[in-house]
Amino acid sequence: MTDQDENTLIAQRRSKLTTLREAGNPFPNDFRRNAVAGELHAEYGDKDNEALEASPVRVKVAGRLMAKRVMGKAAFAQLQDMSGRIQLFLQRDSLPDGVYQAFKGWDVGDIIAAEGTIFKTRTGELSVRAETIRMLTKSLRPLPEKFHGLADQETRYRQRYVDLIMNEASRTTFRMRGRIVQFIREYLNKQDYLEVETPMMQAIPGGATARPFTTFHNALEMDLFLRIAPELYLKRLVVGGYEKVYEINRNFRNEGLSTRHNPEFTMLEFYQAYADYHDLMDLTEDLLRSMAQQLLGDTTLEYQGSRYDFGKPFRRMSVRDSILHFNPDLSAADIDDIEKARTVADGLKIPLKDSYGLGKIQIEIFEKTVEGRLDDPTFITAYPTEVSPLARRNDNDPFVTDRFEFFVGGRELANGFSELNDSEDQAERFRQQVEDKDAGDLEAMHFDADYIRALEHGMPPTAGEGIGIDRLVMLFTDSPSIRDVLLFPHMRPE
RNA sequence: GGGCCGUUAGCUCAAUUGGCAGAGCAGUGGACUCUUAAUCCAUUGGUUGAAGGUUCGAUUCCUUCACGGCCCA
Repeated sequence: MTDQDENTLIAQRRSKLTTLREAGNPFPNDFRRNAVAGELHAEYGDKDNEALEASPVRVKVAGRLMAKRVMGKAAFAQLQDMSGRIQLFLQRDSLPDGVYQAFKGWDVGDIIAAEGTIFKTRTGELSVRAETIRMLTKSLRPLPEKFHGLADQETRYRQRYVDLIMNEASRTTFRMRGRIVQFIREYLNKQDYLEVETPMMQAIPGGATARPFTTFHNALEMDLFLRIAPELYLKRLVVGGYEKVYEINRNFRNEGLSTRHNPEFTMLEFYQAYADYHDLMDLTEDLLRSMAQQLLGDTTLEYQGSRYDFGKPFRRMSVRDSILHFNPDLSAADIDDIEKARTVADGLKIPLKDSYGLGKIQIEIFEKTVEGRLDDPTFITAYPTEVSPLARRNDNDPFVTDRFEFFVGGRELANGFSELNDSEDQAERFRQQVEDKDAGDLEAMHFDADYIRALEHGMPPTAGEGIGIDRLVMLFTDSPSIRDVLLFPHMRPE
């Protein structure tokens, strides 16, 4: 912060602070409140003034001064705390000498405390008739204009504290984010899942195809990678005997920013032994349905003008079928043969590499022509083995895996599969990934020998899944950008 | 990375063909003992994102850059 954003408004407040300093410590921390606005409204909002005056209730409240309406010898003020707002009614002659005069010099934005009794004004607004008020923290910077609030997107992201002070919608979004995460924890804990934490700094970044951030450990003199996924560690825990585990934490991927991508994002990953991908689709469906019901009070939710129904069974369709469904001009023969599939991809102006096999080409066609059109909640299944190096092959068709991704509103929200627990197949898949990496694929996986060693001890048949928390929160809060659901989204320096 | 749009007072926004940079809120001073964006009177406040160019004169036109938004890859 430079001196350049100092201005006369700040200077005036600084000078007020100086005056406060001369009168004593202007940052006291000896006030203890015994009520918050939301509880007062909940408890006394229904009562009329006669009832309130008949048995006076004394309260101590504190918060940010958000509005000040002075009318001669009486004034109203709005106090905002974590639970909402409560009005204060101040009368010069009901306050200690000089206090009212001091109050008139306080600014919107100051943190103040008040003690008094609850009553209702003539217009019926629940208020505190203040008998004492105190300044707890002087605010030096003016808040945005009271009516329009803070509208500038950039400032809302860069100075989230101002956004949170000014915008109730923003406060609601992040409260909902907390409730969603809490709901997931309760849901999984109830089913005997164990919450665990696995390394965020990894010697071998694994569990996804993505470019990692690198860092350096001085004492060990070695490169480390911020994890792109916790997957391989969580499955080591399944080998170890924790048959139901989950982790909710940050992943880091060194790629571009968009309304759907932030370099660090939050992922739920969970693994369950003696289950397959069908079980997880069922679980996902139930989880989202009950989450919507409990947190939104409805199994239908609105996102950016469209309605999505989580109440009815989610559609399930294979990658191959979905391509044919959304491309009626294509026949099975067009996408089952690599040369023909290449021709189709060329026609769609999809850039292909020579190394791409049929599975990769199919996925490119899928992403280009299908993904964005999967509006209603849909599970897409049977992903090609070529693009699913950690997933179990389908027993009847080894070209594909027992894997699904979940889409709603054209966006991928989850990815799950029956886990590959054949260590020899896994080793072979890693070798293929290393070949791709050597051929220049920056996102291809490393060979993780310790993970193979773990599998060689035997991992029970298992299914696992990842759910993108940020995108889920976007959906549940009708937020158009991932930045709206990240308290401090990544921004270029000012 | 490409295209389009934006950046003006602390905030929200105006500014005619290129001709004195404005309003509301906030602030400051005053009036006012039930307000709700309180009201009324008066009033302060600007490196128009940055640098350069064209011009007698640039918020306005041109170039480059920075940051952001939306769309595309």
